[in-house]
Amino acid sequence: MTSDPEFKSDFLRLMQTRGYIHQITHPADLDAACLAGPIVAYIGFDATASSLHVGHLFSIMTLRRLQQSGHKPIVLMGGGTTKVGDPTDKDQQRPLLTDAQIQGNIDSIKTVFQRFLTFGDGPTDAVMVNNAEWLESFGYLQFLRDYGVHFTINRMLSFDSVKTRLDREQPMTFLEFNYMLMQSVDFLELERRYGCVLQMGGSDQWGNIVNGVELIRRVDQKPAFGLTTPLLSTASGQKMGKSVGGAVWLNADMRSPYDYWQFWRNTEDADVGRFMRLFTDLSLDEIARLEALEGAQINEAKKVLANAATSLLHGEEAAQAAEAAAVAAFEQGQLSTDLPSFEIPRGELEAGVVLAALAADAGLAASRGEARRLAQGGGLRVNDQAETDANRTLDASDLIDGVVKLAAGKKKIVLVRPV
RNA sequence: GGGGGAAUGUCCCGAGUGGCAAAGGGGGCGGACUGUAAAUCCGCUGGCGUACGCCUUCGUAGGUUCGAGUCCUACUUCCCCCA
Repeated sequence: MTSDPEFKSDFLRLMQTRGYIHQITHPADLDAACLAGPIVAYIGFDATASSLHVGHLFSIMTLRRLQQSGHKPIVLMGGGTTKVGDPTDKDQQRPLLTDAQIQGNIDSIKTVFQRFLTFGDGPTDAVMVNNAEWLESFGYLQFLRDYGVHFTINRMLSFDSVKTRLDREQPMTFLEFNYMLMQSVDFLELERRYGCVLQMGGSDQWGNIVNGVELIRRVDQKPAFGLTTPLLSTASGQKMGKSVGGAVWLNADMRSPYDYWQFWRNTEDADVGRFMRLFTDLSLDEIARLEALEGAQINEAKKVLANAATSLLHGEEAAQAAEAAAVAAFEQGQLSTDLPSFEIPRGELEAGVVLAALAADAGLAASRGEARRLAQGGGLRVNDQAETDANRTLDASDLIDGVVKLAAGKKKIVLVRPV
């Protein structure tokens, strides 16, 4: 929408050249504000799961770019709003989470941000805030009188998040209908507490963000801006975030650095350059050189991408270990101790384990039945030998160098280790 | 307030004469081909069991029937028409 190429501020220039911008509410004014000095901007994250996934990485990187250009990022954890549930992009009401679940999720999510942002008390240091701080203390009447007056139902009904739900003939509760009010109040609250002037988010958040911008301009007569990032999908049109092995979680205990590295390594050719611009700090010159590679050579670029992206999240050491494991497994056909492993009591293995059960337990299949089907289709391998009979039992005689190598397909590999 | 329609495999869309674990897509997973890519082709896609099999599924709750996604009743939500 905004393709204004004449940005003068470092921040918007950086955002534009690396492909982060979809829409901006008042581009020229925002540009001027960024030029005038450090601004404060925020993105909200809901605490519906115990880890963020690759889809959120887009937003996290946006905050990183903000800080890199000398501005102050706020990470807003939706401790309060999660209790309501964002109806955007959902055709059904989400199950309501308990306080304890929400707090647990927040604690777990927190750790990831520290890898991408520098937190502290300095003028451009990042801060993390929980909107439960203010949302929980509102009385119903007070909330309605202070903020309800500034929203018309007519307007609210016209927003996509509401419209799609109605179009799909799905119920939308009053609770969810209030979500956009709460998000607007968040922005206002951050403006008052931290002088925050910009809210960013995915393009699906446009409606919610615009509401907040208007609320601030109306109530406090202060400038406020919104910026959205494009919807992230792969070049072949698929929604990004899922891959071999399910959702790409950012927390290491839910998705190993090895798997994370693999996720980036498996990027489609056409996406390599774009992803490097978005998800790594590689220089634009370097990226231009790498994405120009053709044919099989582009695999080198994919490795650079995987290393850079994994380094950001899990550290350089983990990235190198993942690469080494991958090179050993794929290019040399060797085992590496860095491959994901699954531990099994030694006695159990010596007594004999049914392959289907082991494959399911080790996470290669969702159930024994699935493991059987996988085997029948020729996708299950034991020590690199395709095994069509998932009912056979494995025992100590299957150990090679102390482990059994199980693989589902070419990319999901687990070393079964007796302990 | 009255009348008519709709809800299906817990990822999505969507067929379904009373015998159905339920057509067909999409998506996902696996195989072949390749470069750990894309495109294409093939297979699989509720759980448990080695297996004849057992269990759980068609908005919710009851009922009729040897047997119900399919018929009846009530309820929930949505759409359309009349007031």
